[in-house]
Amino acid sequence: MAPVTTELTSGARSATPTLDEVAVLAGVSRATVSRVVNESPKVSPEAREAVQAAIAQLHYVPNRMARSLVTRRTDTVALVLSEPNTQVFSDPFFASIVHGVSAALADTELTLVLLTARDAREQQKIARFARQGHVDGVVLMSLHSEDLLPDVLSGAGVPLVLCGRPYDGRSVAYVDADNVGGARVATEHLLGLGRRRVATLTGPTDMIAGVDRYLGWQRATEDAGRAVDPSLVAHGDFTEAGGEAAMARLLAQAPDLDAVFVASDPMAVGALRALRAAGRRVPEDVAVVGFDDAAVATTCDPPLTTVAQPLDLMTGELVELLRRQIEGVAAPAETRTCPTRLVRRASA
Amino acid sequence: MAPVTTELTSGARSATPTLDEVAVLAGVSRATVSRVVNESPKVSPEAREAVQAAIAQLHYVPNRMARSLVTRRTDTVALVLSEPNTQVFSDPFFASIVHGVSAALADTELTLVLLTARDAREQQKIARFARQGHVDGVVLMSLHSEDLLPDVLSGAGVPLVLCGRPYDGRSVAYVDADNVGGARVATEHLLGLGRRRVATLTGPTDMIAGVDRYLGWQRATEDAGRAVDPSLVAHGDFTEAGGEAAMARLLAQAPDLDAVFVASDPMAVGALRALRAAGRRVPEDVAVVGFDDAAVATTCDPPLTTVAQPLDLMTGELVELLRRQIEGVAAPAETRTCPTRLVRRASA
DNA sequence: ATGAAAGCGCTAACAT
DNA sequence: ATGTTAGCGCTTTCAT
Repeated sequence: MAPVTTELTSGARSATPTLDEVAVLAGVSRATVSRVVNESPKVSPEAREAVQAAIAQLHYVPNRMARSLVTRRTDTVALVLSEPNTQVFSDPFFASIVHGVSAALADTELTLVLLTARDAREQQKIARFARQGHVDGVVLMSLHSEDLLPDVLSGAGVPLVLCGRPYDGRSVAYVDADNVGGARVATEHLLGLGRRRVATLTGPTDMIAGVDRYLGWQRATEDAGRAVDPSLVAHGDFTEAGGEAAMARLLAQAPDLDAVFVASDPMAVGALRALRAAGRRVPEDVAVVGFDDAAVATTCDPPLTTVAQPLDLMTGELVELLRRQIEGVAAPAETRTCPTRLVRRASA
Repeated sequence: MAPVTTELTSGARSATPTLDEVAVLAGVSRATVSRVVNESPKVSPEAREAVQAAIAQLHYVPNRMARSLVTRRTDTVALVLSEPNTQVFSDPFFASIVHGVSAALADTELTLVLLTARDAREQQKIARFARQGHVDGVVLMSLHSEDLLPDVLSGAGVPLVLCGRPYDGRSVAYVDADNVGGARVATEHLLGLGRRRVATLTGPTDMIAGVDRYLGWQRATEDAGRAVDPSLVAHGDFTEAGGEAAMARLLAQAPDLDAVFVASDPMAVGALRALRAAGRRVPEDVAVVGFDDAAVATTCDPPLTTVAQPLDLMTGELVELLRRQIEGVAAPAETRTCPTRLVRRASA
């Protein structure tokens, strides 16, 4: 409202100077100013200097809307978190991803914006936001299977990379940790320790990470010639409290278990507590391996043996794939599955 | 790259249809389509219907860059977190603010984007982003005193509201909890319990919330005619571990303390641990009141008496003040100090 | 109620 | 190396 009418007579400055004003002050044409701003080499030193002086004097800042309108780029990418649960925000894994993506983007001309979609309405808003050309691309953390955003976005032709393999087998670019492999290695490690009854404490079945980690345990178990005993499995929700409860159930189901692969480290911390409450020693009676989502491995007692995810690698790949898509040089639906590794600590 | 050349002959559709294409299909002028899109009442029902059909058929989505270029609005506001410490992201207080602001914006046409500035470079990037007109306004959480972003942004004329009172007395719109008042009430409560030696465990001195909460304790102490004994004060860093350590120091300094006001609830949880370790009973030996930043009051033992902040009110005011500034109808540097209240639980 | 026309500030051929 | 010109897709007077 209240438009500030500024007379552009000689010497007068508008609040938001334009290319033309810079051009006039520098005594060159708009095109030359544009070239200077965009660091074109085809500008004489004198012209460049005059323009830069004028820019400084006028506090000129290019209008990105105008630029985007013609270049078709915004130099902005979005990291969208599609998750109804509010407190995911304080999830350290999420925080790490944000940090990593943000760091990977720091040296580039790209700006990262964070968008959250807690319900269908916010998802629509974000879809519009992206489709209307506000961002060049999207990194999507969509954790649950029923999410529509991946479809909407990829359907609208918005460059898109998922963080985490999509639940269904849809054709879309994604980066994920090798959850199956990690769970398998963890289980094999436990078996290699000579443990006879290796249980698992899994994550929610509507999250692909939970499913994959269960799958890894299952395969390792089968490959070792052991039966996949349902009483060796209990479901948690990736939280510490959930892990504690699930561990208690597991002990009730299979009192003779002597090892457990826990599909996330907050759950493992809870499991440790339940084990202690039940009078089991770790690792003497029960060996424990967790999956490092929240980096709490060293803060618990005993320190947790975990499967580590290469977060830097993952966020780097995320950005890499997205940039390729934005440039238009990506193969369709490129994917990366990043290797995990076992970090041994006192618990196993 | 690889521009998709689409022939716009009859029946052909471009990937991203424009107003004109809709107009042609609907048999009206661009202006009419624009009116329909912007819900102008001055359109005949027939025209409106024809246009809507064409929009649906073409999957038309307005180009916001083009629109912004003329309207000077983006319908986007940023919540920027200016904080070098990465893990602030997993701070529940921050998460609550994000959630509240986002909720307050959900019923509006405004979209919220989250920006983080960990160092001077990222701050510059954000300043550019805002100045170039990517957002209509900014809510800034700038926690430390040496931050330059408030100056840069307000200096550039970007509508700005701070979450948290600025450290210096600069003239800028802000919303804050009544930290001084809350700390005072907490301390008075402790004194009212008949406690003789009411200590405080403060936050960092470069955060205004820390300073204010100390001030509240100090004033309540003075008003009660007690001396402000330095041995009754220890500095923490708002974290649980910091609180535990500081509480231990406090007990060493003033073994006779019988109450403590802790300037943040994660610190209070740590303090509880230190007290237990020292063999003090809560609240029999030492009464404890915390300040609710992270909503952990009920998860500790005993449940924490806390000063509660009205988060919904605060985030609502934040959005309200920002909108007013964007509309241009705000008084300069409006501020809101939101009332806090004491919530009694078993610890005091 | 509708259309024609004039930009918003910028980039990108195309001239020179 | 520099200027001229023609838009990018949209909103918004101003006529009609």
